[in-house]
Amino acid sequence: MTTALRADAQRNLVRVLDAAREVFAEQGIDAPVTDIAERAGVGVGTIFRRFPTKDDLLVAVVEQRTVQLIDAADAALESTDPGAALRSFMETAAAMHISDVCWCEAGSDLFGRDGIRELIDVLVGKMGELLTRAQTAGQVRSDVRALDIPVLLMAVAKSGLMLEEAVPGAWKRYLGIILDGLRPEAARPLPRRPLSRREFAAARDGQTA
Amino acid sequence: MTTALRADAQRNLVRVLDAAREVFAEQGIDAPVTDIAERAGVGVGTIFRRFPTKDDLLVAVVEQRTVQLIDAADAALESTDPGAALRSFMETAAAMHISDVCWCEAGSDLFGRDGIRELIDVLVGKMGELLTRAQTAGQVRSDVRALDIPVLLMAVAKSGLMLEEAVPGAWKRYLGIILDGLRPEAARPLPRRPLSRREFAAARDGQTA
DNA sequence: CCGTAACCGGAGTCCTGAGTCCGTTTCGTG
DNA sequence: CACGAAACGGACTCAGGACTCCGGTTACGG
Repeated sequence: MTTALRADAQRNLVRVLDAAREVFAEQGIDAPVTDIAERAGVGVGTIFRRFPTKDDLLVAVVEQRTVQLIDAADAALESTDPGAALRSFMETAAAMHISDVCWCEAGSDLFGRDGIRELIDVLVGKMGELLTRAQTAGQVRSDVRALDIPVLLMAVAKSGLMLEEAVPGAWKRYLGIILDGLRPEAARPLPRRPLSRREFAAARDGQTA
Repeated sequence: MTTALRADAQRNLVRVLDAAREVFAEQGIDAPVTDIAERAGVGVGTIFRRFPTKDDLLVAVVEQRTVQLIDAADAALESTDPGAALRSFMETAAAMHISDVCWCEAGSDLFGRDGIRELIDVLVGKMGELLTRAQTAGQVRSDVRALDIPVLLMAVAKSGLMLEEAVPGAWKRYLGIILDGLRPEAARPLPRRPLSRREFAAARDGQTA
């Protein structure tokens, strides 16, 4: 069992991943594998040899994107202004969401996968840190929780995507409204208790409880 | 050219529409037509005779749902408390969105269709009336516009749907945050000018400008 | 009660897209 | 350079789902 890939195989692997990232980002999860093969300048056989299933390819791509989001959170954690840090992270993250149709279409089938599940948890942890700091600085209402952040980002992204082609950047307006909804002085208590860790995990993994 | 349907045909038409509404609401736009035929207790031929295309069936179903939303808006317009009217309409409308996967998956391919486009305009008009009243009463910030309401509802619905199976009703929490974002005293001006009528129409109809 | 036109059901067709297979080509080592 | 192993490509197979077609059935006017 050799672990080193032949030079051409290595080259093609990179090409395939790049092409998959682009095509899935543009066309979404239902993009046909042949499109990816074509963009990579490769036969479909080459793709399926490395990724036995289209789904495996999707997992690889989504993993990459999750890591990018984690990096963005880390970058925001460098900031010394906690309120601005959270806001700028959410803007960056939303932009990343919007530029990746596939990410916005992903559900428990992907987010619950073995390699990804753990990355999501790391990401949510960083979001929680950003949030807590902003709350401690009195910049954000205290009744929101870390688990609310990914949901709100998805809300901006999924609705923003409907407009994006016709009105690029429109999502920033709606992120603005949501950020205003996170201000410290709440008009009235939120109508539902926060998501528990268990509930979030169930949604992420596609279970019913 | 007879306009009156035979009795059994009429009966089946109703069954088909009911089944389609249910199946599309549960499974979304990609539900196979055979599922609808089965639920209606009818052969697929019977469906395609009345609706030459699955798409035609979808249009009929989405039209119905749009009318229901218009009715909900009308009901809210009866209220004497403008702020509560807008809030309760948004809650009702969001619940209707959430209970209909197909509606949440619909895009310009459906919303831009001839019969539906006009209904959407009527609906947005009513939303505008609810909003204006709430703004006049000083209950809602003045820089939001009628066209923002459907977008925000879609934001709640699309993100809420991700959670709905595992955590029913979670969407209410996020609607709450958004409603707080609509309070009169804005923290900072919204980062993007409102959607123009032209921009909204382009997004609704799937054009690029 | 009969005749016929409208209607019904679902097996069959066609198409799209995932995943396989194998003859051909390329890499890299002796 | 030669040769075996690894990798390649894309025609092929297979499954699922939209839509068709026609032999059988049902409604309803006379």
